[in-house]
Amino acid sequence: MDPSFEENGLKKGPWTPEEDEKLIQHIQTHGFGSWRALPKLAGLNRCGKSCRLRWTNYLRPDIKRGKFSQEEEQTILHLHSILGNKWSAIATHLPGRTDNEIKNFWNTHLKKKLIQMGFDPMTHQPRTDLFSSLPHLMALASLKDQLLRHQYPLMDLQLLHTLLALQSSTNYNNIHHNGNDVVADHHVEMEGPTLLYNGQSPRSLPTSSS
DNA sequence: AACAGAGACAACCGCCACTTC
DNA sequence: TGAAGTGGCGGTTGTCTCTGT
Repeated sequence: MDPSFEENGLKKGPWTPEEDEKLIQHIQTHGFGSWRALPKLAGLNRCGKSCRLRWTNYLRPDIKRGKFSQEEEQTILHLHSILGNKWSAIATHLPGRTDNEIKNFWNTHLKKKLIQMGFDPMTHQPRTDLFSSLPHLMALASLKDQLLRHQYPLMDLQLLHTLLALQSSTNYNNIHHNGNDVVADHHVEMEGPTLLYNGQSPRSLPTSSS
């Protein structure tokens, strides 16, 4: 049994250019009717749901394709902090972008970025669990410790700048060794998402457009 | 050159809300 | 009033491409 066909004989999986052309032609000629009835009328061996999804997420003429701009990224972050995973609601504020596209962009880029910066991607608040940041903190503490012990008398200013930027991008503003322990004091002044939304790009982390 | 793993994104699935009868 | 049909939404999976070994 070909896995690209359902038990009822309808095709599933990636669309071919020929199928796309049939769908576009049908909609341009007849407009929208019942999605359920459309496949038969258009000569497509697909279910109506599959046709609707293909049109709304890919074939619609007003869809904007390509990378998300910095402005779009900021808009998504802002709206997500207010609306949560309401992708269709977020999409209404981004002309030409589909909810599916925004959802994918969030899951593959923005969520990871927030986590890397020490923010909880669901609440947009700084993460308070030390263990989630521990590897990052260990590395920072080790680097800072070595610098403070003057192992680099001709300290590279660029390196120092990077260290400070890294430290300030975490939730902890004072990372140091205390005997064998790593101590990280929480940065209590950092308020929620303002770091992200005040128009400044995150320090020390590359943006998606770079 | 071949393979494995990771990343990106298109597509599917299941559920829910709304409409119609 | 409730059952059936339909469309829309969000979560998840599948597939393709890229990159490193």
